[in-house]
Amino acid sequence: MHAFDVLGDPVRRRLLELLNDGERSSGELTEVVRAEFGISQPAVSQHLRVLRENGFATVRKEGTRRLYAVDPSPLREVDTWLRRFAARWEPHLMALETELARGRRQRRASVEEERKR
Amino acid sequence: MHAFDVLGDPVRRRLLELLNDGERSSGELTEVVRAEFGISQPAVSQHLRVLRENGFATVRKEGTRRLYAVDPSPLREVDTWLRRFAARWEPHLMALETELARGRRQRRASVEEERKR
DNA sequence: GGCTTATATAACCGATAACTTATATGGTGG
DNA sequence: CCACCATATAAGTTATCGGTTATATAAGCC
Repeated sequence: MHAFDVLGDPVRRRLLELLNDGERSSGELTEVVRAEFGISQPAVSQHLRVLRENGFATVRKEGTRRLYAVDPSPLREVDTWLRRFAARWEPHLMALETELARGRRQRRASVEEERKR
Repeated sequence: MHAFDVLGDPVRRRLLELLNDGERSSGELTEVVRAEFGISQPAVSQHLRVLRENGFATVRKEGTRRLYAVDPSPLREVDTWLRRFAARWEPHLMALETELARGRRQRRASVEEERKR
């Protein structure tokens, strides 16, 4: 399943949003999502499985609970794909990059200056 | 249909990549995608329709051809959603912003300096 | 050990997405 | 006007996804 398919589902997007604030137990996540989407516990569990199996989330056992956390790797991939188009809504991005380069150059120069003394 | 659903399909993603290099006719797009995915002309046409109807592409008639182009708005939305997570794979982004601010400050200072002389 | 609680899995089902083939639309050139 | 392109739409089929209920697993507690 491709990353974009995983993100296609609103429940899964919501789960990721929740996890973005930090680790949550399956139970807590289920609670919230059940209230918002009116779906069953197994339904949520299955969505969590999809997130796990596609690398969007990691799990950690703590007693009887399972604590989920975001794994950003696939999101990064999606972002990488998207960036091809970024110039279309952020035409100043190129300017920003040259700006950054300039900053680095200047800093390097200062450090060099410091060393010489 | 949500933006992420639209991007869930590999053919549609490919079409957007092609359009990212500039306007293309339906025929040109069909040609490429047919070769790469082995699907029929109507299949491609239907994908183009999805892109149109969800605001990812605009069309312009030119004679008997239809020229497609990227409309970035929905891609921007997707990017906006993604950015919530960006700190997880670009922990330097915050640093980058302060960097930028510093750059601006310095440039302003230089201009000021110049003015004084 | 047996009961309870947290979570996952299994099995099934209905909706829908993404093809296919066949056909319509509509501009162009003889 | 007619035949021919380029493109879109229609209708039908199939696979898959996301839900349900029922059940398994496994830790914690008395």
